[in-house]
Amino acid sequence: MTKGFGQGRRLERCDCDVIHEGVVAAVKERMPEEETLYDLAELFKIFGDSTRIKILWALEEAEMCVCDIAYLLNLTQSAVSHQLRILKQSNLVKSRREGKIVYYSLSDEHVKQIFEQGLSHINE
Amino acid sequence: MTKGFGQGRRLERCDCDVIHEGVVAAVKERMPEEETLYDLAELFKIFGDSTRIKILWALEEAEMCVCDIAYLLNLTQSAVSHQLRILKQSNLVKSRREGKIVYYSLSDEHVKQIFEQGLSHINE
DNA sequence: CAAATTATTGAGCAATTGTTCATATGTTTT
DNA sequence: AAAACATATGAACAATTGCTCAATAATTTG
Repeated sequence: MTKGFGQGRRLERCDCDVIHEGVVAAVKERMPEEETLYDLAELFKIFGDSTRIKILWALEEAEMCVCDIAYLLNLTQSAVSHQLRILKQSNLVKSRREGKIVYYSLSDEHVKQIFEQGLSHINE
Repeated sequence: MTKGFGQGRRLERCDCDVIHEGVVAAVKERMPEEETLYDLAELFKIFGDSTRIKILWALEEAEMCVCDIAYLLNLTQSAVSHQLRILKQSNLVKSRREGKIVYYSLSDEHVKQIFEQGLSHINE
């Protein structure tokens, strides 16, 4: 009952026999939409860079301008600006201008909780 | 009080004046260790790929063998195996062998919560 | 208006990454 | 022992990524 079912249902990509049809079918049923999982991966991709993590963590403490962040993290202002653009596009950060200076701050309260959960894993 | 302090404290990487010394100093005080943030980024890097997200999500539903996963997600067995190795190295997944077959399952209960938080952000 | 300051943007480059293909390993079956 | 099966692994390749450098934009100051 685990292998050799003769309906030609096998996909080309899977170069082995399906072992547990029932389990696979049940899991498939409960999987979220492809797009949802893709979006989730895209979000974590943003968190998957230590520069961006640092920026987000810093902005959790206080609103800062680009130059503050660059100084704090020992990065060029250009590098910070590039990363802030990415963070802004992901709605993780928002900005307001005051004269020459642009202040950035967090725009999402989930970030801290996600970080805490991540730390929980790291600390076993 | 915001600029022009004359102590030569500026780092070379930061190609502009520090604007808000007090804020930067306070934030610096409260920042976690460099290594902690690096590890956190490394963890999220793992989540930052839709194949791995799918595998983890699937394993949240049921223990499965490599071939099951490959079939479920329409991937080659090799691709799945490579990703499982990465997930195992990060202690996100564990395996047990039963004859020819290797069964994989989640080894961390934080994963689901991290995913839920991520989805909360996506759904604003 | 010109100079200075803060921030943004685009091109280019080295480094990293995910997949494929071929091969190897471990186990069971004949 | 040989064949078959499930999985693992290494090399190679295209694609992506994060930074630097140079140039540009936006604003204030002299």
